Formats: sequence, structure tokens, C-alpha cells
Amino acid sequence: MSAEITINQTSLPLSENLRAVEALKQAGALTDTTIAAKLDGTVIDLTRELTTGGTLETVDISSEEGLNVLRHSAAHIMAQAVMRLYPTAKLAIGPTVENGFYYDIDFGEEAFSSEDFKKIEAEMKKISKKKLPVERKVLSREEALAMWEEQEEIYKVDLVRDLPEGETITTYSQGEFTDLCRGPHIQHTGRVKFFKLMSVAGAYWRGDEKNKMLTRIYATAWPSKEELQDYLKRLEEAEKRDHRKINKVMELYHIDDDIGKGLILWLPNGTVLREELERFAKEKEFEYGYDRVYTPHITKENLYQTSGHLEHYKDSMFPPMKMPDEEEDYYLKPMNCPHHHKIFAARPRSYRDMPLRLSEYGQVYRYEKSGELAGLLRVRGLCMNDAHVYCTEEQLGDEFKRVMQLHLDYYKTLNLTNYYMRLSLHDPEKDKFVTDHAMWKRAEDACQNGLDEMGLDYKVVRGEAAFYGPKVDVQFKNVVGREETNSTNQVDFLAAEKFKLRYVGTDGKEYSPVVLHRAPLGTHERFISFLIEHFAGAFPTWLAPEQVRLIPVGQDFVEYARNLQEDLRKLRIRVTIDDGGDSLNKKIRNAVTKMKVPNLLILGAKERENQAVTLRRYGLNRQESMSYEAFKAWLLEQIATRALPERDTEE
RNA sequence: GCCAACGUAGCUCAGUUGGUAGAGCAGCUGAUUCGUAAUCAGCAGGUCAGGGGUUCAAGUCCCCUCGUUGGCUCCA
Repeated sequence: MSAEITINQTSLPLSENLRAVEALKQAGALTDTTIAAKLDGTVIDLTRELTTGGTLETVDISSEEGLNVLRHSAAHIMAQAVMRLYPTAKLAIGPTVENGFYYDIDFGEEAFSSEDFKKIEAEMKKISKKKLPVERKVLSREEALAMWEEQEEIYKVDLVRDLPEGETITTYSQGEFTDLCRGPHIQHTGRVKFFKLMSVAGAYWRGDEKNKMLTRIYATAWPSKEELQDYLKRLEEAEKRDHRKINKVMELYHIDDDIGKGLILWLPNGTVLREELERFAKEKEFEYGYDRVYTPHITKENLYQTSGHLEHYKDSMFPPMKMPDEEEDYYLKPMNCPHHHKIFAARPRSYRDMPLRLSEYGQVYRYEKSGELAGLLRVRGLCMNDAHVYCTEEQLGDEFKRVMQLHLDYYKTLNLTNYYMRLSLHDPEKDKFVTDHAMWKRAEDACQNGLDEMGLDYKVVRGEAAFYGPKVDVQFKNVVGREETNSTNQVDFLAAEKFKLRYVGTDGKEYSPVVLHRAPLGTHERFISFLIEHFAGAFPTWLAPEQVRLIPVGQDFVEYARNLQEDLRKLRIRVTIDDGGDSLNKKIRNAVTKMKVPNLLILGAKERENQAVTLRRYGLNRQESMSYEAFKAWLLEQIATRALPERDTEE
């Protein structure tokens, strides 16, 4: 027996309708496993939810979940199309991901590339047109194994073998195609009409480097043509904001083959961004009671033996430098921590020194694998907004919160909101972590309580902690959807032991300090790549490589412009004059579309007579005439307060 | 590092079945001196990433190297 529940809107949660299902069930009217709910024309099999014993109240199929079902079904259709065209291919897994889905496939000896997308899409369209009904079957473990073994679907066999005892094994079939799947699925293949194969990539079976590399096909699917087109349009728009694209026009940095991949040459414009950020950090850190230090870029081997980095992270360090007349090797430093620890240990410390906060924009080098490098996002030479806070265990909670507050200050000034916080705790099962569980617990509580007391949202991840302690990472999603850690705040109670860090307490006895590692502004490289995309290159005045551009309407007014330029430069304003032969229109166009200069001053007879300027700000439609003195005051205020750009329309 | 794709002028890209390189923008020169998003004309610019091979002939086909991109793995 089967039943269908019909609702009118995709966006409407199903819980109310599900209540009705439950009522029917209790009345004994529904006993079979083929109950389906109709979701805006798309029929979804709710069997899984109904048969796994969970209460129906917990199943809230919002439109987003409906999309997932659609996409998962699209993955099946793609797999079916692939099997028709490549009968010897072996299927692995095909889950949904944000905005789409993928399927991992072993094509064996056959070469596969995006050239083949067209014929797969054509075959998928055929399958869709046939409106093949999707059927669910429950199999015993033996039946399932026998079926996949016969078809030599080795990955499916592997998957079935790994299913936990007692798990119901289900398959979904459409036409000649059957796949191992939990469901739920749409009722027939005709529901999937709007899809596009996006890219092909390699992926290790089960995500393990030692396993065979399979071919992963990424694709997207949507309920309507409009939504599909919208999505593709959004991707296109996002690509325009890609920091590598904007860099080409704004000339911020350069990577040169002769210098090496992942090694950044900062051009004058990019250097301004670095220096302004650094200035900002110095001011903030001064307010928060940090002391600045400088440390060398290389160090003797022994230091990294002490720190444990040579043991844990040797692979991502540049190889050692052999010295002709010294026995010990030198390394380029991959992090600043040990250097700062040595500053702490440079003289005896007392509780009166605590908390000691040492900060540095520290240059480090990491030998990232070549395939992992990406523009400014992943590089081999990076400059870190680093600092270490040495405090007593009693101070830990407050210091932790203070660091988090510093993060929030930065984000507020830069108008960053597209992030989430991730609290990484240790996994007691794994031996990667030190064994002092009481210590871990105290440190983890300090973090968690700190976050809670500050009312911050965060996600807890077990087993992601550093080997020396728990941490809070702030994850940002960049414009093309890649998620990266941009800031970090880590508790370290191992450093004291390793580096023999001690302070004398009020009772004259020696104690170990707790160390906080923190980098709210991450590294210049990654943070700036993120800022370029965040502002789409149209930086606030305080950060903009070019803060003001003077545009005389004709040659007669160049001299007036020069006078203003000279005056503004005395105020440390980054100002240029466009005195070229272009038309006024062209000059404005250049200033707006290329460097996205936040402030343009149009200078002609009117302005010169009144010692005035006409201000045209980036992103604002109106422009304003004012006295030069008034403009200066306004500009300095903008810079001093690190004012955010204003916009007339959402970009 | 692995899988795949790509690499033509500073940038964005054309370049048919192999017959020895082309446009727009940028640059330079000249004219224009302009009041709010591209003034006109001319000039110059390339060992087609590098190396090897097939061929009478290679930007086009094959191999290797380097680099870039999308993923995977990694990310102190």
C-alpha cells in the first residue's frame, strides 16, 4: 500500500503534513515502505525517515533538503549515462555537495576529460525524457554482495562490506540502472531536467592518498531553467572578483617563474595594502598591550627538534642548509613560535611580567606541495600576523577572550561577516595528542567558556586540535566558494615544557606559563587575497593604494591640480594626477574601472576660482562640490577612522 | 605529490582538414584640451612556455620539462 501527501509550496516545511502521515500510520492505514510526499511537483520518497524509526517530527524537508534529493537523483542519472557510454567503468560514490553533486568513477584504462561532457549530458537528457520510474528495494547483505560482485563493481562491494551490521541495505533502480543508496529519491527521472556538468577532477578512493585515484565529475542541478542560469551567472560574477583577476588590473603582486612558485613579489600597490594592514595591526596590538619584536628568518636545527616541528612537519619545511664550518644545519623558519619562546626565556620571568604579549609580522617559509599552491591563497613564503601571549593559568580565560575581542575589532573595521568560528578539540582516542587529559579539559573549557561568555557562535570539531592544544579557527569562504582558515587562536600548554619556560610566582616557586598563539589577520598573503575579493578591489580610502586621483578637465587646470597634489602629499595622502591626453570621460572611466580609486577630484575653472574641488566617490552616484579645506578635513577623518566605503547600490 | 585541462603580443582572445602569426585594449608618436564611464590617425610589439620528435612543411600531431587552473591529499 502506498500514499502520497501533497503540499503546495516547496518552501513549506513538511512537518505538518508529516503529522498527518503519522496519524494515518497510527491508525494502521500506512504500513508499507513506499510512502512518498509530493514536494512542489517533485515526489520524494520518505521511506528512509519512516522506516528508520526516527520520529516524523525530526524530518523537516525544507526546500533545501528537496534540492539535495533532486541533486542526488541527478547523480544517479549521470552515473546511468556514464555506464551506458562506458560500460567498463566502475562506480564509486556520488553524493551531493553545495550547489550540486559529483560522482567518483573509475574509468580504468580509458581516458576521460571534460571533452566528454557533451555526450554524457545528451545521454542524461534522454534518460530524463523517458521518465523512468525510480524503484526502491531492500536487499540482504548477501544479495547485495552477490549482485555487485557479479557486475564486478568492486567499489560497491567495498561499500556494502563496510556497512554496519543491521543497517538496511537499499537500492534504487531506474531502467537498467541500479545503485546502492539510502535515498530518498525523486519518483521518476523526468523530474531532473536542468543540470550541467561542471568539471572533472581526480580524487582518491575513500580520500586516501595511497588508494587509486578515481575520476570525479562535478555537476550542478536545479529545479528550473532560471535557477540554473542564475547559478551560472553567479559563478561568472564571482570569478570577476577573483583576486588573481583583479590583480592583473590593479597590479598588486607578481609571481615570477625565475623566483619560484608560491613566492610573492609585492608590487607597489600591494605593498600599500600590506603596510596599511600592518599599521592597523600595530595600533590595535599596542592598544591591547602587546610588545613588538623582530626575529631572524633562519634558525639552527636544534630549535625545531625542541619544538617537535622537525618530527611532525618536516615534510612541509624547506630542506636544511648545510654550513661549511658548522656541524649543525640551519632551517628557514616555518613558524615564529620557538623564536618568541626564546625571547620569553631570555631572562628570568616573574608573575609580574604576565601576561607577556609578544607580537611580530613574522616572515616564514613552508614547502607546500606544488599542487596546493593557489595565487595568494596558498604560498610558500608568507608573512604572519603572529603573536604569543604568555600567561598564568588563571589568566588564560581572560586572555583568550581578549584575543577573540581583538578578532572582532578587526572584522568590524573591515566589515567582514562571511565567516564562522570552529572550535577544534582533541580526540582522546588518538595518540597524536598528549596524554594529560586534565590539562586538555581545562584548556578546552577555557576556550569554550570564553566563546560562550562572549556570545559567539561556533562549531565544535573533535579531533582537529593542534598537537599542543585546542584552538579556535575562523573560517572564511572566499568568493569562489573555497573555505579557508583566515584567523586562529590556539592554546598551547606544551610549549612551556618543551622550551622550559618558567616564571616565578608570588610564593617564590616556579610555574609554567600557558601560551596562546594567535593570528587574527592570518598572513598578509591569504588575508589580502580575501580582502581583494571582499571589496572586489574597491578598497576603503585608508587601505586603497591610490586614495585620491586628481582629474583636471583641461590642460589649463593641471597646475591647480599640482598645487593640491603637493599639499596632499604633505599630509601623507596617496594622490595622483591624470594629466594625460585622454578625454575627461576616459579619465573618469579609467579611474573607476581600473584602480577603483575611492575619491576622484574633478578640477576645472569653477573649482580653481573658489579654491574648491568636486568630489566623486567610488560607488556613489551623486557628486559634491566643496571647498578644498573642507575636503581635506573630510578625507583625513575618513582615514583616521578607517571608514568603510559607502555604496549607492548593492554590487 | 596525484588526476585532468590549459599555456599565442603587457592584458583579453582569434588562428579552418598541418602550408611558416592576427584583433581589441594597454604602450609609443601626432592631432585634439575636452565638465562627468572609451576623441581620431599612425607606429611599434610575438624563438606561438621551454626542449626533443614526426613531416617537404608544426602555433596546429607525438613525447618530455616548466608553469597556471580545477579538484584530491595536506595545511604547525
